[in-house]
Amino acid sequence: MQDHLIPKASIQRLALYLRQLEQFQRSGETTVSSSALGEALGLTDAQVRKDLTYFGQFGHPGIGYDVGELIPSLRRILGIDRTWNVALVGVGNLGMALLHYRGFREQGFHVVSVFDQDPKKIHKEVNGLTILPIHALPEEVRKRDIRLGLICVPAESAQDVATALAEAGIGGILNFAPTRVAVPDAVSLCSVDLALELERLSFQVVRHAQPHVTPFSQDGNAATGF
Amino acid sequence: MQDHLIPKASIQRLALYLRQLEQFQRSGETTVSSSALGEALGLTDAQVRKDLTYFGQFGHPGIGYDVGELIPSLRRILGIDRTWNVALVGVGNLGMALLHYRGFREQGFHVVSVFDQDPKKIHKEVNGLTILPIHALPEEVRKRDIRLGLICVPAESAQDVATALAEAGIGGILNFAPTRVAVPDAVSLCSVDLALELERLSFQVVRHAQPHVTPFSQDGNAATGF
DNA sequence: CCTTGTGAACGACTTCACAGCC
DNA sequence: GGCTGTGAAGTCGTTCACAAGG
Repeated sequence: MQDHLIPKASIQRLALYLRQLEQFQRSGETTVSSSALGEALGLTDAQVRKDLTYFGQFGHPGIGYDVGELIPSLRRILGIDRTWNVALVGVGNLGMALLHYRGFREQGFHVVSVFDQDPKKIHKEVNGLTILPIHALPEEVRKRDIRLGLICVPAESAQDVATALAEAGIGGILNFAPTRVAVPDAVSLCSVDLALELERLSFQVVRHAQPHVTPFSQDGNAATGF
Repeated sequence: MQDHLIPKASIQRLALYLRQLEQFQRSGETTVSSSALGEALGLTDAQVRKDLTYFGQFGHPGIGYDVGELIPSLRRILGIDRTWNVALVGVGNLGMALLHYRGFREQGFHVVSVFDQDPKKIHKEVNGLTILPIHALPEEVRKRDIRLGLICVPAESAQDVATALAEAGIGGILNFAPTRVAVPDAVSLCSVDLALELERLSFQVVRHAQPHVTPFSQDGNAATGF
C-alpha cells in the first residue's frame, strides 16, 4: 500500500532480523526485546522497533517480541515462507561454487536449471543438472516455474544474460558479474560484486579505517566509530 | 585528516567509479563528464562531483575528468595501486570457488595461504596451495605478509576464525559466513551474506517491488522508481 | 518495574543552483 | 557554449523521549 514510505535501509535489515531471531530461537529464547535484538546486530533499540512497525505490530508492551511468532511473520513478509526455483547462468568458477553452496537451499532457494554458452560445457552434468544452452531459457523458465536468476558470467556477457532472463519472464535477478546491468521495471535486481567488496575493504585498511560491521556493507556499526 | 566528514555512502561509491572509468577507458574515452559517469551508474551528476571532491580536485572545468588521470588516483586512494596478500579460511564449496575466482587476482588480491580445520583436508593441495591447519595462521601471516583474510567457514566457526585472524595481526576481514562477527577496532571488516541477498531479492519480487539497481545492495538506482 | 509504538528533534546524505573557469 | 566545485536548501533516515500497555 504505502510501500515507498518504508526506508530502503529498513527493508534491508528485515532479513537480518530474521537471521538473528532464528539464532535466538536455537538458543532456546522464546521472547526478545528490541534492545536485545538490536545489541546482537549492532543497532539501537529504537531502530529495531521502528523497522518492525513498518511491517506490522508484532511487539507486546512490557514483554517484547515473541520469537516463535515473529519468525514466521518475517518469513512471510520476505516471501520465503515457500521455496523458489532458481536458474543459474554461467558455470565458471563462481557459478560452480554457488551451485554447490548449501546456504541457498537451506533458505528455500532451489537451483533447478543451469545454463552456459560454452559448447564444451553444454550437456555436461553438474550436481545432477544438465547444462543447457541459453536459448533454452524461456522454455525452462515456463516448464519449471523459475522465478529467480543468478548471473555468474563475465562482465562482457552480463547484460545479454540479464536481457535474456528478463525476456524469459523471470521475476528477479541476482547479478554477480562485476558490472552494472539494466533490466525492465518488471524485474527486480540485486547485485553482489565480490571484488568490489575487497576494494572497499582495502580502502578501510589503508585508512587504518573503521569498518561498517555489517552484512552487506550495509550498516549496523556499533563498537566502531568511523 | 577530516576523514569522518566523508559520508560512508560516498566511500562505498568510490570503487564503483573506478569500475566505470575503466570501462570508459576500454571504450577509448579519454575524458568523462560527471553527468556521463553518473548516468552510467544511475547517479546524478551533482552526486558524482561531490563524491569525487571529497578525495581531491580531479576535474577540469569546461572539460570534465581525465580518465587516464583519475583512474590511478582512485586506485591509490582505494589502496589497490599494489597487490594484497590474502589468507582464505575454510575450503568448502564457497571457499573453493573464491579460491578459483579470477576477479580477485585481476584486482591485485592474491590468495597466498589457505586454511581449514578438517584433518581430512589438511595438507591436501588446492590450486597450487597446501591447506594448512588454523594454528599455522600467525606464522603464515608474518612470513607471507598477509594483510587480508576471507572467512568461508560455516556460521558456527566464523567468530573463532575472525578472532584467530585478528590475533594473527591481519588488517582486514571479508566475512562470507552468514552471521555477524565481532572484531577489535584495529581490524576492518566487510561482510557478504549470499543467502541474505537472495532473501532481499525475494522480498522485492513478492512486492512486485522495485530494486536498487546496484552493486552491493548499496545504492544508485536510476531507471527505477521505487 | 518492564516493554512497545510513535511524533518530534536531530543528523546525514542528496540535490539545487550558481559562481568561476575553460 | 561547455564544465567543475561548493555553499545553501531540501530530503531522507535515525535517535530521542514519552505516552500507553503489561
